[in-house]
Amino acid sequence: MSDREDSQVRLDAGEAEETLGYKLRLAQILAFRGFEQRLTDCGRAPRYLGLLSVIRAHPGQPQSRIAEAVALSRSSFVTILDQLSAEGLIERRPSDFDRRVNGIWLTPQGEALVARLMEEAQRYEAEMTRGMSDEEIACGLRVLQKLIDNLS
Amino acid sequence: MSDREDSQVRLDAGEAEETLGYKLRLAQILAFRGFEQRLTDCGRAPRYLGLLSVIRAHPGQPQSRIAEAVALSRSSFVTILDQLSAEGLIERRPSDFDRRVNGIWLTPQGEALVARLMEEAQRYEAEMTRGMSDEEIACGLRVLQKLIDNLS
DNA sequence: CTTATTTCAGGGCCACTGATATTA
DNA sequence: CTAATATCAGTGGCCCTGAAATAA
Repeated sequence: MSDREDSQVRLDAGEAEETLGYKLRLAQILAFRGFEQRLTDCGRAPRYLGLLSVIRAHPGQPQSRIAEAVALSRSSFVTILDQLSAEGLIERRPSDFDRRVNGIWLTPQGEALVARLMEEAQRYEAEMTRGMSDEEIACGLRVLQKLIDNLS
Repeated sequence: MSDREDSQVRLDAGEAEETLGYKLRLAQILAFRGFEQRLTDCGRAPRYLGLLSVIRAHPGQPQSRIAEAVALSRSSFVTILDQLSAEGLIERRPSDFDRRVNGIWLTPQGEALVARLMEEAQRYEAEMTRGMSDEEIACGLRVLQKLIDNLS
């Protein structure tokens, strides 16, 4: 029975099953979806938590640099900042040194929400990595970082 | 100078930098984008290579099972199959056993294109993993698989 | 004048929800 | 009658390209 095609487990991807590309995509879709689904009452912050975390770590940086950090085009980024701004999480402040640029800052509300969501994220991370050793997790992080470096 | 904020490197994500969730997303976006950009003349196949690889490994399975394997809803899947079918890569054949279900098969053209793209994917994979040991890559695959299992 | 930053207009793609037809 | 499979209609989100405005 164990080789019946109609068993319960997810169908594998054959040859692609051994590639990082395939697993990367599937893992990311599942991870992102699961995280958002448990936080339906927080507006757009869960979706853009990574971005908000960049802003938090580098307050006052120009839009373009932050967009680049999360691999978004500058123009796409405008709309996203409009939304986050409308929700009171971030604000644009014109730079004193170069009047073309807007520095991006978290508002106090943004700071508070990001802090709370980062705690959620740590809990979620613990669920995702259930059954993995610390070495394994560290290795996973290292591999992903090297992928990012090689692809940048 | 090395601690200036306006250096050339990608801004880090602060606290989120240590999470699999953040790196997973960034790596996946970069990987997917890069792969598609080098294959602009192959229609939708590069985007759906993972899916096509599932079909290839499990010819004749019903739509719903394949959709599930790549974490898509059944109804979203209809449109995608319409497109792949219009490009002559797959075909639906009614099942002999259950007239509700369509079995999905690669056409000969689909088979040929998927074979070619899988070679491309292996080359791309080699570029992405440049500078990593075999152990590291294997560990990355294992971590991603465990993430997928935990999130399913 | 050329370059850099942000913004805007328009469009394309993608995947979803919910309802429907068909069959088991 | 109830459940499962595929489909369809309608919707909304996301991100891009290319052009414009402002400033260095």
